[in-house]
Amino acid sequence: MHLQRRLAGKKLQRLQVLKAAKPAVSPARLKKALEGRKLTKVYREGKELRLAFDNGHILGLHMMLRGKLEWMEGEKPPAYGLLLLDFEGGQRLLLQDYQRKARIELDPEGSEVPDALSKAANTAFWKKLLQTKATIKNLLLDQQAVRGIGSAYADEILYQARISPFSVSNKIPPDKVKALATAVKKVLKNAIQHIRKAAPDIIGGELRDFLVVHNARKKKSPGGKAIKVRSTGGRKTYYTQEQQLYT
DNA sequence: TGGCATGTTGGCGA
DNA sequence: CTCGCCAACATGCC
Repeated sequence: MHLQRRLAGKKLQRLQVLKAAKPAVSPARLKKALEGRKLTKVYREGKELRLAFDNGHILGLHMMLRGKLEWMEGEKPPAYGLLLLDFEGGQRLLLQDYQRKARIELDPEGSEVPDALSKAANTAFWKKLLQTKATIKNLLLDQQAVRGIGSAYADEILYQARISPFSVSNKIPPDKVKALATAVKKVLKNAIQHIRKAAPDIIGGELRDFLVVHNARKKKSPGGKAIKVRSTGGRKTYYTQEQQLYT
């Protein structure tokens, strides 16, 4: 990861909680725990970005819907700046979010819920997880069930596995559950690979042009079928008739 | 122009 | 109890 390459081994010289932040942790506690410490590792946990420091403390950042990281330029932080981290070498990492919803945590609790790309999320795990009446897309989005999958990737995964997003989880046959388990890894790994190649320096913002069904501009799936859209739970679901509905 | 967007939470109703 | 749906957040993008 790019942040890891740029920042690992560097000392955090200054931490500023900015005006727009609604901190769950007091700025004083954050400063005390992290200022002057060396950043050892940057990694992802579910939908959180984690920065680990050499004294064992971990800074957890959740971007929510619109949070964004960028390299700070100029002197004055923007109106929606939440957190500014000054590293040795002059690199200034800025977290901003106009919705002010991005979360800043100190030493986030470990979770028993497996990340979608973890070893624990194997076919047996998915078979057990799908023993519920919840519709499959809602289940994929449930961070208490499995971590790291959002609306767009849920649509991509279900297309890849040829399962309708409106299928009842416990009606999906075993061979299809296996296909789902495979699709989860494939879609997420492909996305990481694609983004790495297309935008190796990206630290914020998003890249979605490669999504094959969850894309308002696309009319047809790779199989040439019309992409249908349905609003559900305040969000849009993109799917095609190539996906089998189990009810 | 305006519809739409990698998310979470809590409350309500079926 | 389980599940689905809704609003709130209020800017940037094509």
